[in-house]
Amino acid sequence: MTMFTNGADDIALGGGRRAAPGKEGRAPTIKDVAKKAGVSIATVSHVLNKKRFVSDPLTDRVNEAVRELGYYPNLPAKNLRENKTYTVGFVIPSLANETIGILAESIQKILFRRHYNLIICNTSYDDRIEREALNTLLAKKVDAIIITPTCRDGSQLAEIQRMGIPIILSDRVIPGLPVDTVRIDYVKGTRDAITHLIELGHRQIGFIDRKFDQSHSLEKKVTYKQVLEEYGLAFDTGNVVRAHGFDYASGTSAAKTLLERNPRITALFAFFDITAFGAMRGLIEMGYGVPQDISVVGCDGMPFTSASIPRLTTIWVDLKKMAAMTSGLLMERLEGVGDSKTKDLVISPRLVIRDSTGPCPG
Amino acid sequence: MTMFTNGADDIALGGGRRAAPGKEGRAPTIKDVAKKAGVSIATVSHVLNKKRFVSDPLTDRVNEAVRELGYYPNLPAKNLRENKTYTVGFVIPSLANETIGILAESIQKILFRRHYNLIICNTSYDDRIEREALNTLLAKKVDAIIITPTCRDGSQLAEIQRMGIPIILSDRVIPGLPVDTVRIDYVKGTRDAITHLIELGHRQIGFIDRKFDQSHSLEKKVTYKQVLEEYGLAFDTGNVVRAHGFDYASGTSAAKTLLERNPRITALFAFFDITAFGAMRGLIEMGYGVPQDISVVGCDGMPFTSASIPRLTTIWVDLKKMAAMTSGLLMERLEGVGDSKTKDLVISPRLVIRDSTGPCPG
DNA sequence: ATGAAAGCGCTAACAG
DNA sequence: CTGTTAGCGCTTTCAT
Repeated sequence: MTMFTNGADDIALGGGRRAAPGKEGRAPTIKDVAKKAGVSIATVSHVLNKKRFVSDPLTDRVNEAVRELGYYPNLPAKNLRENKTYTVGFVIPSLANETIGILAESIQKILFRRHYNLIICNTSYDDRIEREALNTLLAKKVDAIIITPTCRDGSQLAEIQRMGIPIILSDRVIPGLPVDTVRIDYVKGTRDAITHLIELGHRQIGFIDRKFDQSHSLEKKVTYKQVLEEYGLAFDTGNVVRAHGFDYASGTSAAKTLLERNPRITALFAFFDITAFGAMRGLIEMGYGVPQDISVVGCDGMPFTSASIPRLTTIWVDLKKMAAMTSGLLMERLEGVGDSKTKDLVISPRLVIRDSTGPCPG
Repeated sequence: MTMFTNGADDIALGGGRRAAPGKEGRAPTIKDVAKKAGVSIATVSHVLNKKRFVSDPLTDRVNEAVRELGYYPNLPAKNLRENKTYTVGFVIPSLANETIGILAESIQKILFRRHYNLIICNTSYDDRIEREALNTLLAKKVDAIIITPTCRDGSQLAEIQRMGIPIILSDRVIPGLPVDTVRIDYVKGTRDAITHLIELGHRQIGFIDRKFDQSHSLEKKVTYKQVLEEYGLAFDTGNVVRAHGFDYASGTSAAKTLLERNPRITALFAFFDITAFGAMRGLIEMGYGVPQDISVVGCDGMPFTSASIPRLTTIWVDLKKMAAMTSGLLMERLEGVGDSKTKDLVISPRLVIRDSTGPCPG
């Protein structure tokens, strides 16, 4: 464990001091320090990294020179030499939502303490951009990658993995791809939610599906159907509609479509909190009351679900915990501790019942 | 303009191919390519970067070798040599909110097209962490920094600027610090909002202030007071309260405090949409109707303001435009075009009147 | 206990 | 037109 890795806490700029007086502008290098202290660059390196013993007098002279010059190491150079960048790539569809923001922030904060930085890439749900982002990260020599992939074919990810770069799939599973995963148990979540609605007396339950299938949305849809059937209720494809996006408006129009198609619907399940909020708005605009006429359940547990009017019943996920698990697994891979078997970490979400669900009317 | 800078579009991994057969695991280097193609490394470099003419036969052999080895350049090495990292630091208090998420995403996407990457650091509104983050970014040799600072004293930022690293202040101003800024005209925004409330007949207008002062919140408070006085209304410090945080709950308790203190209040202005949402919830819980009894105005224009119930009247900011301006200014600084005078770019927000504000009752 | 020197992978003079 | 070579700033043998 070197001290002077990418250590945020180890670096201190000479407050207010200017760079080496000799060469204006240029940041001081280890060479400048060596010259000023009258020692070799090897010695400077060793006092900074504490990798071998250096006598007190020399140590003092080096530290003095470092202070006077306001020297701090050039990490890219160091990293080139050590073949490690202390940088990890974080690839996601979009940062424009509280949930992913919280996850990203939490992971960043944990990794920062371990001297790692995060390069974030948004793919906008676009395979091509995702591919480019991964190529760039590879070329930047990131030490690892965390990804919520959009692609359904895992060949590029497998390739990266084969190159020896740790990859963690976040909130997504790619069938047949043996790669570390941190995911949410949506089967449990959806089961709890649909059961909750059925026990409230609802029989016609609408399902707002994702624009296009992916592991997690498929899990939700299959479970929805299964729970329905377990209760002897018919699965009606007319009660399922795909939102055409990931924003509020898509939820609004999806809800309207669903209720125009089948006005007997008394409850709605949305794959995403944002979609659920949009759906509530659609219902209100149609003159329905939530939850008096129609109940709504979302998924994710965005902070706003506890402040909205009405507060949203949702499948809540502990994002801080998810971030901790992801970072923990990542550190294991990065430091090479722990066994090397592919890990599949799953988080159990919790149905939080609030004001948007109520008994079936009539 | 080199082609093979950090060019996402220029890099292609040899789909499915493994690394150099000779040295298992190790990624192929320019040397491997040179050997395989039977040319010098300079030639390889030149066909990749198109910096000098290379004959067709050699070009073909190089490209062939690149394909066969699945070679792509080691950017850190390249960057060390060129003294440029194609990386910019993005320092913010928190990523856990739709607004900043949208801004971050938009900036990232624009910069990515120009082959730059973003390292994001969250400071949690903590001066010390912010300082550490900046030191790390400096050591990582980022080409520039975009920051929404928490610190009120600009000495470290001034120091960085003096080192020749472009800095852009986002949504904040530090008095006396001559540094590029992209900010929002909160004076206009607040003026529009308070005027709107007064013209609706409101006379007792509560103001939910930020936990601690900063350029933008000060602007809002001062303008609030000023508009009040312009209309001959008394500024009452009892109608101002500081939220104790940046989440929904802080808004809720702030609203309750305000109304317990002065039940004659019929309108509320919150410095932040999130706070406004929290406040609405507080009012509902106290039995008030929004906007029948009390009107609420927020600030930021989070997407959710157009989907919430009731939809929130807010001071809306065009974040995409803000991202474009920020990235544009950044690119100017990075490429050294445009004049070098310190720029102060300001965005004019727009009051969007929706359902959370209405005429003063009674 | 310390220094000299060889690279990490790449670009850019400098030579032909 | 192409190759040789000297670094970028740093760590780490290998000597002494």
